[in-house]
Formats: sequence, C-alpha cells, structure tokens
Amino acid sequence: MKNVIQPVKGTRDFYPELMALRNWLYGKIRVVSERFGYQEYEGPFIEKIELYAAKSGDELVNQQSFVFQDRGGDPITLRPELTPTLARMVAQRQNELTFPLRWWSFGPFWRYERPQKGRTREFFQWNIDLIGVNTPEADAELLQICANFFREVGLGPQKVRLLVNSRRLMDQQLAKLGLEGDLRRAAFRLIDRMDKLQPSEWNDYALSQGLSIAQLEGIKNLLSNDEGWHQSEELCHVFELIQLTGLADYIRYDPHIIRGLDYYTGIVFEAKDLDGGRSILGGGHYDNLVAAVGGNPLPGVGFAMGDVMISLVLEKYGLIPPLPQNPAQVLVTVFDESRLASSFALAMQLRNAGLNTVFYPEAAKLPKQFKYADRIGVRFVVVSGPDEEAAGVITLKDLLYRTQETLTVPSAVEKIRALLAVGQGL
RNA sequence: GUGGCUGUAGCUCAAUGGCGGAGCGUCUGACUGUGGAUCAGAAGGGUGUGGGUUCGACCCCCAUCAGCCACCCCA
Repeated sequence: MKNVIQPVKGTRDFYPELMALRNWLYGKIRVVSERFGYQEYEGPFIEKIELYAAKSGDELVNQQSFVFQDRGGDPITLRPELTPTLARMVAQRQNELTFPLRWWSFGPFWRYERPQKGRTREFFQWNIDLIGVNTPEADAELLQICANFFREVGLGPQKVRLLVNSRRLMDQQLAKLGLEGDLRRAAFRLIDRMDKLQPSEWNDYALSQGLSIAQLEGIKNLLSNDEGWHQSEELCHVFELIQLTGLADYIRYDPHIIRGLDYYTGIVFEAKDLDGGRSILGGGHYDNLVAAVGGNPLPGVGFAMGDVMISLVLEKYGLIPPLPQNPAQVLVTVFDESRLASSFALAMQLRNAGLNTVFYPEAAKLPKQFKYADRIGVRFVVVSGPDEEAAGVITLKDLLYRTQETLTVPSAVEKIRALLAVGQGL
C-alpha cells in the first residue's frame, strides 16, 4: 500500500459515506434556500485574479489563492470565494435581471492555507445573497435564513449564536474618537484581535499602532457596551424585524465582529459555536461590489458557510442522522452456474418494476451472497433456485426483520414496496 | 508563512538501542438452499521517505513528506 500516490495536501476524498453527508448537507441548504425563494446558480471554478484584486482584501488574494498561468501566460486563480463572481455575473446582465435578486449556490472553493481542524485547502461553501435593495428588511432576511438553517438542522440558540455588528456604526464611533485613515484600519485590526491577545499585550499593541490612551479607552468602552447598537438606526430596525420571526434567540449584537473582507459596508455578522468559539459562517452587507467589477452601483447582502466547520459542529452535537448506505433495495442472488442468466434477467425485471436492484455477479455460495447484501446495506434478498423455479415463484427475505416468504414476482414487488414504506428509518 | 505533537498490518494501537506484537477487520472452514453471533485456522507489515550515529536503530540525530493542533487568517 505504500506506493499509493498521496492526495494533494488539504484535500478530502469523498468516499460514499462522506459523500452522503455532503449531499445531506446540500439538501438541507437547498430546503432552506428555496423556502425563502432563492434560485440556485453556479459560477466558474477559475477566475482572473483581478476579479479578487478589486475588493477581496490583500491577504486573500496574495497569499491564500491558488494561482497559476494558463498556456497563454495569463494568471488564473482557483476561486477562493464566490461573492466577486456573483458581482461579475450580476454586472454582466445588470439590465436583464430582475431585482431584488435572490440567488444561492453550493460549490467548491480553494485557499492555500495550512490545513487544521475545521480548515482544508479545498472546501465546499454555501453562498446566498440578496441583491438590489438597500433595506434593513433585506439584511434581516439573511439573518433569518441563517437562523432558520440552524433550526432546520437541529442547532438551537443554546448551541450557536449569530453575532451582528455594523461597519457603519463602528466607522461613526471610531470617527468620534478621532480615528481616521490608517489609524482607523489599525483600530479595526485591534478590535478583531481583542479576544486573541492578553489584555496587556493588547494594550501594548494598540499603543504601538499609534493610538492614544484616550482613544484606547474609547475603543474599550465601545467594545464593552452591549447596548451600542441603539445608536445605529439600521441595527435597531434589523433587530426589531428579527423579533417578529421567532428566531430572535439566535441573534445578538456584538461589537467585536468586524470581518476581514474589505467590501462590507453595512451590517456584518458571524455565527459561532458557543461551545467551541470557531466561526461557522460569516457575511454582511456590501454596497459597492457590483460597481467594483464594472457594473452600476447595486447593493447586496449575503453570507457564506463552509461545509467543514458546520459538519464538525453537527457531528459534535450528534445531529447528523444515519444516512442510507446503499441506494439498492434488493439483491438478487445467483443459486448456481446454471441460473446466472435467469437471475440476471430477474434482476432487470425488478428494476423495471421500479426497485433499485443489485445483481450478484457470480455463482458464489449463498451465505457469501447474503453476507454481501448485509454488508453493503441492502435490505431485501431474492433467491431463485430449483424449488422456486419449479413452482414459478421466488423467495424474498427481509434482512432487517429476518422474515422470509415465497411468492410470485409481482407480489414480491408489492411486498417490498409495502415493507419499505413501513420500515423507513429503522 | 511561524511554532508544537505525531507517522509501526486495511483500522486503532503495543514493542529498555538486541529475532516487530495484539485487538478489530479481511479470507477460509465448522454451516454442502440463507446475513449480523460463536469457534478454529490463515493471509497480511519490516516500522512515511532519504541520510547519519552505532557491533546493532521502530527507538537516538538531521533532512524531507504527510497528518493533527495552535498562531496568522478565514468558511
């Protein structure tokens, strides 16, 4: 086994078990997205690097992207996020699309980072955006979708929380402290780092960035004030709306939330596992992104959720249901060499009757064939030997209930249908 | 990009610097028309890779690759 070529660092192999989980998650995402009337879309997996250079932020573009040259020498990047692609797609058809536009997507992304818990170099992401209106109702809808998703998968507000802030509010507050330009950007970084540094280190860092003692105190007050949102009209309005949804327990104001992406201009939010602390999803409101890629100005709000962290969280809380091992419902055994062809035909007969059927492709001993059916998770086994053949019937065994009866093919089909309906989820 | 831990059979792990083992799994049989249980037997690795130290290396040293964890950053 040592000669097997290793997979690319930070990638995952989706063996059927993991693929089933991915598709289960995809299904939940689809249900919630469609519940709110969003349409599924997808963009290319590769883009020109300029697309991200426009607005995504330096680190994401210069250090975390997979970049290569195509044969013509043009720099191409594996997409590290979807929002710029979305902005581009919207800008290209700006005059044909009907706004407000509600789109969602679930696809692969790549970031060149050191893999660790909850982070791989290739991951899947749910992106969902509402574009074309600039209202608190739009912002509140996206928060509602997040919370509704958590409720859909069984994550209650005691386990996860949506932390919300406003870039606009933070800008105003920092301006009041006399922080402009580079100093304000430094302050944002400072806020971002507060829970990662010791208080004394944090103070030193702040002063080293050129902030005054008074400004530092001002930031501390800002961050410790849970009621700061009252000074933001948009946050007040958003929180009011959330009260009407029955999902308010999920949502809380948190002035520490800043977000790394440069294009956010209004509310920003992150969902966190209250037990683990890591961020499950993040998003916000952006006013200028469509214009940044060459379109006319158009606001939007959206978020992205990676599959890796949410899967870890769901697994931790035991919220991933048992997923079907095998799509097959029936296995047709081969009694002996002489019956290979008749069994082969019988299997197709069952498929034509609408049953997912596996045919055992050689004349092995029956115990082996039963064992195989059991292992791969097929519930029903059909046997057709000399006795059955003489009587014009087949034997049907239910491995789940260990029952068995002999009956004609059409009644066996009916029997299986009836038992599948009853035994679902057992 | 920085730091730490780890790397032995398909899997989970043992093995003072002195002949590499166990459990689970797999295969075969007991059970010659019936799966999961039990019992018996068998196959399967030369220790991630490349160097070095040593009479002798899974064990010590260096490098490298990979995984994990934290930082950075973020989904």
